[in-house]
Formats: sequence, C-alpha cells, structure tokens
Amino acid sequence: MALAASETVVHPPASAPPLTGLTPLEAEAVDLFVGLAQVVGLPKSIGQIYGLLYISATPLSLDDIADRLDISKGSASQGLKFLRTTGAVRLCDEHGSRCDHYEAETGLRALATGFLKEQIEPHLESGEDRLARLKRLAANAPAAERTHVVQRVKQLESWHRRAAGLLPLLIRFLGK
Amino acid sequence: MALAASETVVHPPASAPPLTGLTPLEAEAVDLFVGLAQVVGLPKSIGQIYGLLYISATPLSLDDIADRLDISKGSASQGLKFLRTTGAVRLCDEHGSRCDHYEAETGLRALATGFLKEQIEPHLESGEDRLARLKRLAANAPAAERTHVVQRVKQLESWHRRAAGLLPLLIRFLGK
DNA sequence: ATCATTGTTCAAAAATTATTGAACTACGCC
DNA sequence: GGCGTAGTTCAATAATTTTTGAACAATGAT
Repeated sequence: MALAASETVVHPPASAPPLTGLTPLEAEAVDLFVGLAQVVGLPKSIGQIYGLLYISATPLSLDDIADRLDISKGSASQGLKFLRTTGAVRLCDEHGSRCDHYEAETGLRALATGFLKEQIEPHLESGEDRLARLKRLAANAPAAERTHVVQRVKQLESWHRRAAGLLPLLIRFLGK
Repeated sequence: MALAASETVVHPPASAPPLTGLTPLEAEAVDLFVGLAQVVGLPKSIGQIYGLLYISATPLSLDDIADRLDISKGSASQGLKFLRTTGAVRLCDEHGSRCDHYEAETGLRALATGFLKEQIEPHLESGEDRLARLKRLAANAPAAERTHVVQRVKQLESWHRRAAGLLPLLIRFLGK
C-alpha cells in the first residue's frame, strides 16, 4: 500500500498465451468446471485443473498448471493425482520435454465411469453390510414396531437394488 | 453440581422407546442416512433427521427429534426446513397435539425429484448462460486455437443436452 | 394480559475440509 | 559424487461449512 504518487499500472502484453494468469476464455472455462466440481462435491482446485486442461489446446505440465491457476504445487499434485486415478486426465507421451504433461480425457462415458466407480460404488458396497445389520436389528425389534421397521428395511433393500441397477444404465446412457 | 455422597446413577428403563438417545436399530438407520447424506453433499444433521423419521413408527415433533438426536433446536429447525422444501418430509395432521409432527416421505421417486429439482436443476439452468458466454469467447479466440476451443465448447453443449435429458429419465427409472 | 410452549433466525463458535509450503525422494545431467 | 529439476507427502494453516444457543416472533392457554 501507500503507492508513490506517480506510480502507474503496468498493463500485461495485449496478446499471446500468458505464462501466468488466464485468458478470459480460460477463466470462463475454469469457472464452469469449478461450479461442476462443487455440484459433485469435489474441491475447487480439482475443478480448476480439469477446466484448464479441458480448454487448453496443448498438454500442460504440473508447473504450468500451478502457475497459471496460481495454486500451490502441492494442490496441483494432489488434484492431478485424483484426476489421474479417476481417469479424467491422461499423461500424454511428451516427445521433447523432460517433465510430464497432461491432457483432459473428454469422453463423457469415461468421465462418468471413473467418477461413479470411485465415488459411488464404494458406498453401494458398504451399504450391503449396513443393510444386513439393519435387517437383523429390525427382526428383533419390539413386536409393536416390528412390522413397520421390517417393512422399511425391505424398502431400503429395494432402493439399494435400484441404485445398483442404475449405475450401468447411467453409463450406457452417457456412453460413447 | 455437588451431588450428595449417597447419590446413585439412575439407569434408564431397560425397554420401551427412550425419550432420549436412540435404540440400536434407530442408531443404525440414522448412520445409514448420514452416510447417504455425505454422498450427496448434505450436512450430517439432515441425514440424521431423515434417518430417524424414516425408521420411526410414529410421527415426531421438532423437539422429539432434537432431543433424541442430541442436536440443537436450531439445527433441527433448519434441517426440517430443508427436508420440507425438498419434499423429503411431510407435516402430518396431528389430531391431539399442539405442535407439528413430521413423517418421512418414502417414495423414491418423490425423494429423487425433490433432490434433483432443488440441487441439480438450478445448475443446469445457470449452465446455459455460461455456455453462451463461453461460445462467444471461443469464437473470438486467436486463430491458432480457435478450431480447438470451438470444438470443446460444442462438446460441452452436447454434455449439457445429455445431462438435461438425463433428469427426466432418471426420475422415470426411479418412479413409483 | 401474562405466561408457557413452539418454532425461527442469525451471529458466533466449532467442526470439517481444502490449501499451502517446506521437507523429502527420485531421477537425469555434468 | 554433486547439483538442478520434477514431483510427492504431510503437518500446519486457512477457508469453508455446519452447528449452536440466545434473542425473538407467534400462538394458545389460563
């Protein structure tokens, strides 16, 4: 603060992809994916990274990403790890450079599959144990409530079946 | 404080629905819905409340809920408000009592519809504006990248259409 | 009209989750 | 070997979200 009176704002070069900061187009794309990330419960940084890679015409390195988005290398590394294991991002065979470069996987089916496999399926599986335990407890409930709770647990089982059946259907619908 | 020396701990009655604390069955049901809430990005208290109402054989009042789950009235009020506006919970016409009682809506279709309408649809709508802005920016991009970014934005539009088409399909699949 | 009961709101506190940055490993090059 | 670049990990910090609880409005009973 307390700028010298004569100080002037330095304007960035008018054209050419900046090494730091985002073009308006990139910023808009990043924003869109940040919003999407929020919707599916993922951290903002992951949305930023994927968004930048999605719109970028060329593969980007970890450092490119951290610099352009102004996030730490740590965040970039963690975010890319997640995106890699989830299949949303690919390491592309870099001809010239010494470091790894990434590009976005843009097939909706691949993205959805990765996300569902990683984030939803585990819950469906652990749900089975839960349901089994619930079923046992319901069977032992006091007589007055037994029919009611048994019915509810049956309904939960039906939900579970339907959810499990939904996953492959979803993937098919989004497919190729 | 400062209890008399001879005071003894009062054990809760061995049976009958406790006015405070949860039965093992209730605890298990609550847990299950807490997990579900996490999955869809809702606060724990909302999962707790819905879980308790789901398994309960009788409608419960706000105070019942706060007491049994050991959460504040504030949380219970906010949670119930959300569940009401989302259609996951119903005020049921209480014959005798002076206060409102709630019961869980258990139709999967109604639940899914409420959730999708409330949590997903708004994003799909704002997405349209976003896409329009992106499209304009892409059209003005430097020639070298233009075809690439225009293609990407087209792909985003196709994602958007598919997502929008998915919603009614989903509801139908879960229906009745 | 006063008091008790029910429920809401919202600022402050607590809990949770994401991000940072420094320490560290691994690798290639000189 | 020693040095520089890439990348990962993780404890500490920051940001965000949730929960609390006290103040308040509304309604009904006496």
